Amino acid sequence: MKSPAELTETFRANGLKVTPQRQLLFGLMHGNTVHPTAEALFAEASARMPGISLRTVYQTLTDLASMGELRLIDVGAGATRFDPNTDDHHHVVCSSCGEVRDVYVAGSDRLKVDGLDGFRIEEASILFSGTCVTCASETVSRASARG
Amino acid sequence: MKSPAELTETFRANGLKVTPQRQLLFGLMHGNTVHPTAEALFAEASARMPGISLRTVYQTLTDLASMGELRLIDVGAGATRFDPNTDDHHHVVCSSCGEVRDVYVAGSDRLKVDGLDGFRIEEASILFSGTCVTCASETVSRASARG
DNA sequence: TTGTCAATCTGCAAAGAGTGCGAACTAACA
DNA sequence: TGTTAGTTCGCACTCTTTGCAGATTGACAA
Ligand SMILES: [Mn+2]
Ligand SMILES: [Mn+2]
Ligand SMILES: [Zn+2]
Ligand SMILES: [Zn+2]
Repeated sequence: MKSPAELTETFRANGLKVTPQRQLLFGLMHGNTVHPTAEALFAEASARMPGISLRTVYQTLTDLASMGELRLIDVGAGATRFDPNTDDHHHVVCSSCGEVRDVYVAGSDRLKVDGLDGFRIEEASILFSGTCVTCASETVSRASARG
Repeated sequence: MKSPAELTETFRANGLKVTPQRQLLFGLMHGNTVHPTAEALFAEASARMPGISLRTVYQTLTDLASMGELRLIDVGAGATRFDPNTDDHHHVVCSSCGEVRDVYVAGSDRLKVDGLDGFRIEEASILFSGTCVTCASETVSRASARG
């Protein structure tokens, strides 16, 4: 995702207004690596700008996504995640706490794939799922506590 | 997924009853390759057994899933798909019509993956998306019709 | 065959995640 | 400072899935 300053230019150049709500969200998403949900972002935004609406958060997020500044990530659990990292990358999700992290994969061009005949493929995404280090250690300590 | 006859045994062995509704769903899912949604299955089931409830379809499907007889597939578009194919495989979804097909991938063990440190990985799923042959040709014919 | 009882079925309410809409508001530019 | 197209916000509503509870019925034993 571009910087808030660059986005300001881009928005104006496209006939879109740069409102305080949008500026706030530009700032909250820029460099954000946690892959937040709209609700999570709404909570952060509300702390800084009481009264901002969830509707506006969704609006701005989907606007940014349709401009290619944001990727929508579906980790198959509840809400969509928003990702300002537009590099070619994949994700791993903790099935316990929902944490999402970036995963970079090389060599996917050498995979032997069977079943795509007839399809014009536009995208391939790999989703790893498992247990993050925090959740793993919590499980361990609970087990010890029980004896 | 096991055959309807085998499932009948398994269910009884686990203290679960074998009702007409369940038998019908066993039959509808066995060997089913279309990755139907609960609603789609409900429609098929209703044709053969008027009065069956959507609630029961969901119930039976999630029961089968928790027994490992069915896989739940999330193609990131609306409803969950149910898959009786428990082989190690992946999927491709048509972004136009929603069709889902099986994809077999070999060589994934040789991928160079960066970013999984600290995670205990339990699963990795690859989702391809693109346009199926039917939707591609429809686009072509519409384009020709327009000149 | 009949009785018993836990498991099941169904309908309906409700939750979670978004989206459509329109009245009130405001950034951008003249 | 005025004009106006673009925004914001609240609310109703859709869609998918789950919770609940009363009515029903398989499964097993007598
Ligand atoms: Mn990412
Ligand atoms: Mn499949
Ligand atoms: Zn975790
Ligand atoms: Zn298609």
